[in-house]
Amino acid sequence: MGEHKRPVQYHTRQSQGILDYLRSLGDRHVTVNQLVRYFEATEEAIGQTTIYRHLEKLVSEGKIRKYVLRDGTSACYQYLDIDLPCREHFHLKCEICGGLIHADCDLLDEIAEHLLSTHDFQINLLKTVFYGTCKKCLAAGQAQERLP
Amino acid sequence: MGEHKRPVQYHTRQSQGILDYLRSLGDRHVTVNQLVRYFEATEEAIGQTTIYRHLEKLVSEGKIRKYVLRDGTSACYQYLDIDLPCREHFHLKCEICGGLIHADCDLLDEIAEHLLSTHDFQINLLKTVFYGTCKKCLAAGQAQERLP
DNA sequence: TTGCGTGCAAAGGTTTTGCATGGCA
DNA sequence: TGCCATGCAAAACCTTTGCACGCAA
Repeated sequence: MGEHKRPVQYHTRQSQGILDYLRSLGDRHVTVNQLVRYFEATEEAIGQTTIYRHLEKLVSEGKIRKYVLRDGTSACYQYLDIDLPCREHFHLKCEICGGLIHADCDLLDEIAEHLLSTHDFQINLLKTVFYGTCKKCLAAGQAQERLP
Repeated sequence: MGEHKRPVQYHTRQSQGILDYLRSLGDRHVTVNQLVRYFEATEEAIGQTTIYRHLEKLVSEGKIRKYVLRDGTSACYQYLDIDLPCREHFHLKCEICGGLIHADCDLLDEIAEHLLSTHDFQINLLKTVFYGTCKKCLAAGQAQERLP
C-alpha cells in the first residue's frame, strides 16, 4: 500500500516532440490549437487527441502548468523549468483582440504579497486574469473615436 | 465626446425575471444551465440565448460578476449589490468555498495606474476577478495538512 | 509478443450566431 | 409603427471517448 501504480511509459516521437517544443518556448504559453498547428507545419503532425493526452500527463507530473481562461477561449499550457525557481507572472487578456499577455513585474508580485498579508487571501495566479484593453487596441480605439 | 452610445433598452419579462432571480440569490452564484432550468420550472421559461445575452449585458454594466469555477467547464454568475461602489473594490473569489470578498484598498488604484503607464494596459475592473483561497479556507487547509 | 500509444471519428458540452417572429414604447 | 428583444435551430468551439491499428520494449 502506498506504492503508486507506475505504468510503463513508452518513449515516442510524439511525447518527445511535445515536451521539446514546450521547453523551447521558455516561459511562453501555448494553446492546444497552436500546438496542433505547429506540428502540422512540420512534417511531423500529431493528432490533437494525443496532444491533449500528453498535456494532461505533463500537468499531473508537474512538468507544465495549465491556465484556465475559459471565457470563450481555450486553456493555455506553459513549460515549467524545474531547475529555475519559476517566477509567477500575471496574465493580461485583451477583450478586444483576445490577445494574452503575460507580465513579469515586481509591482505585480507585490500584489500577491499584499493580498496575503493584508487581506489574508492567497491568490491563485493560474486562474487570475486581468481583463482590459491592450496597447494596440487602445490606440486603435482612440483613432476611431476621432472619426466623425 | 465621452458620451457613450446609449441604445434604448426595453423592459421585458425576461430581463426583469433574470435580474430579480439573481438578486434573490444574494451572494450565491448560478450557471446558465441552472438559470434555464429555474425558469423552465416556473411557467415563465426563458430561452438560453436570451439568458446568455442578458448575462453578458449585466456583466458589462457591472451588475453581476462572471466567474470561472472548477476546470472551466462552465461559467458562473453572481449578483453584485449595486449600493456598494464596486468599481473601487478588489473582487476576491475563493475557489474553495466560493465566497466573494469585496476588498477596499488603495492598492487597486496603483495597480490600474501601473498597468496603464508601464504595460500600456487599461484594466477593466468590471470583469477582473482575483481567484485564490480566503482566510478561512487557508486555515482549514492548513489544519488538514496536519492530519496523518 | 505485449500492451501502451496513436489518431480518426464521433460524442458531449458550452457558447455564439442567423433569422424570422414577437412585443415594448 | 419602429426597433429592439426573443428563441429556435444550427453553427462554432473546446475537450473527451470509443475503437482499431501502430509501434516501442
